[in-house]
Amino acid sequence: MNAKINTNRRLSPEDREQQILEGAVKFFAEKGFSGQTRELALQLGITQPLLYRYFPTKRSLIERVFEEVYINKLDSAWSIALTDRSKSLHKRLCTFYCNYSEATYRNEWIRIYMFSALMEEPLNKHYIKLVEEQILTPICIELRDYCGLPKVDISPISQIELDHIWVMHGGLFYHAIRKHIYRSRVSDDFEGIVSRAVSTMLEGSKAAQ
Amino acid sequence: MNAKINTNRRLSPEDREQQILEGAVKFFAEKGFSGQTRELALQLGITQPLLYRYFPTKRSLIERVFEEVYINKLDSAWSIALTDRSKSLHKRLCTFYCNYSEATYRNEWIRIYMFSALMEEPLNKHYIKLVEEQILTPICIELRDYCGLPKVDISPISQIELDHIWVMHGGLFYHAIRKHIYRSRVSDDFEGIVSRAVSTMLEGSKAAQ
DNA sequence: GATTTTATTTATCATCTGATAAACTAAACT
DNA sequence: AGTTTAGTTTATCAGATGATAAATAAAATC
Repeated sequence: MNAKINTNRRLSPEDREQQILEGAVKFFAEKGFSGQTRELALQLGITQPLLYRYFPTKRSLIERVFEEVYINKLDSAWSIALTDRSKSLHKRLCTFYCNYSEATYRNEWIRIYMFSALMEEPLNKHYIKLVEEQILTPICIELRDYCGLPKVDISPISQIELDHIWVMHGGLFYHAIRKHIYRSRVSDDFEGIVSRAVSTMLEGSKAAQ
Repeated sequence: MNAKINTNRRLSPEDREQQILEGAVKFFAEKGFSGQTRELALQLGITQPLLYRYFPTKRSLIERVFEEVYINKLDSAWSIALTDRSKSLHKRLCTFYCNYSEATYRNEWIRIYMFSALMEEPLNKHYIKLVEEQILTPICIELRDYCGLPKVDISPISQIELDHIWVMHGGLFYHAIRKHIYRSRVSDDFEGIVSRAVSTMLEGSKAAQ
C-alpha cells in the first residue's frame, strides 16, 4: 500500500531520522505499539536494521513518537483567550474548542493518545493534569462569573464543577473518538456541534442556579 | 499477583472453560489482545497448552471474550422505559443512564471496547449502530416532544440532532473512559453527574428553540 | 483393585521479532 | 581517479510466542 519506492537512497541523517519518525507516528497510530519493526520498515521503504541506526531500541522510537505528537500542542495563549471578558463566554468557548480540536482531534493524535492511555503511559496523566489546570479550571471560573456565582478566591473550584465541565469537554472529545477511533460517519460541521454544545451548557448551567 | 494456587486440579470441562474465559476477559482487558497466552495461563494458574484444549486458537478465545462481554448488555426494556411519558423526561433519562452505566461503564467492558475499536473489530460498528437506533434516536424523539417540536413522522431525526445527543451521551461515556482507561480520580457520584448533565441538556435544548 | 478414560503437564516445533555484526555501496574528500 | 567516510543492506542471532504431540496422573468405569 503505502510502501514508498526507494527513489532517494542515502538521505542525510537528519532527513532520514525525520522520515522514520513521521512514518512511525502514522504506523503506530494505526497498529498500536505492538506493531512490528519489520512492518514499519517496509512501510517506510527501508530495511528493518536501518531503524536501529537512528533509534537504539523500539522503545526509544516510541518515546520519540510521544514527544513528536504531544509537544507544544497546548497553546497557553488559548487559556488566556478564554478569560478575555471583552468577548462573550459563548464566543470564547467556541473559538477555543475550534482551535483546540484542530490541534488535537486529529487521527494520529487521538489514536496514539488512546493507545498510550491503555498502556498506562505516564504521558496520559500529565496531559490530563494539564487539561484540568489550564483549560477546565479557567472555564469553571468563567462559568461562575457567567452565572453570577461567588469568585474562586471565596471558594475554590470543586470536583463537582470540574466534572460538570468534563461532561461537555468529554462530549466534544468523544466526537473525535467516534470519527478517528470508531471511524463512524460523523457530521463534519464540528463548529455547529461546538456551538450547540456550548449554548446548551451555558443555558443549562444558568437555569440550574 | 493474581496467580491462583492450583488447589482444584482437574476441573470439569465446563468449569475449566468458564474459568479460562473469565480469566481471559480480565487479562485482555488489562493487556490488550497482544497479551501473550503464556502470561494468561500463568495468571490462571494453569499451563499454556491447556488453553488449546478448550480454544483451538488464541483468536477463537478472543472472539469468545467479545461474546462474553457484549451479549445481552443492551436491555431492550430500557429503551422502552425511555418512551414512558407518564414520567418526566429528566427522570427517565437519569434512570436510563444509571442502568446503562452499571451494565457497560465497567472496567472490563470499557477497556475491551476501546481495544476492539482500535483494532477495527466489526463488533464496534455493530454496537454503535445499536446505540444510535435503540438509545439515541428514541431520546431525540422524546426531546422533540419535550421542546414542542414536530413529530418524527413529519420530519425524521437528523444527523444534527443525533450529534447533539451524542455530545451528552459521549460526555457521560467519557466519564467512564477517564475512570477506567485514564484511571484518573473521578467523582464517584455518577448519579449527580448524570442528573446535572441531563438537566443542562434539557434546559439548554429548550432555550435553544 | 484393575482398567479405561481424560484432564493436565512436559517437551518441543516453527515462526516471529527485536536487535547486532558484517558486507556493501553511494557520496565525500584528497 | 583513488581513497576514505558513512548510509544502507544482507545475514544472522537469541529469545519470545502460538501451537502441537507425547507423557503423566487424577478420576471414572468395570
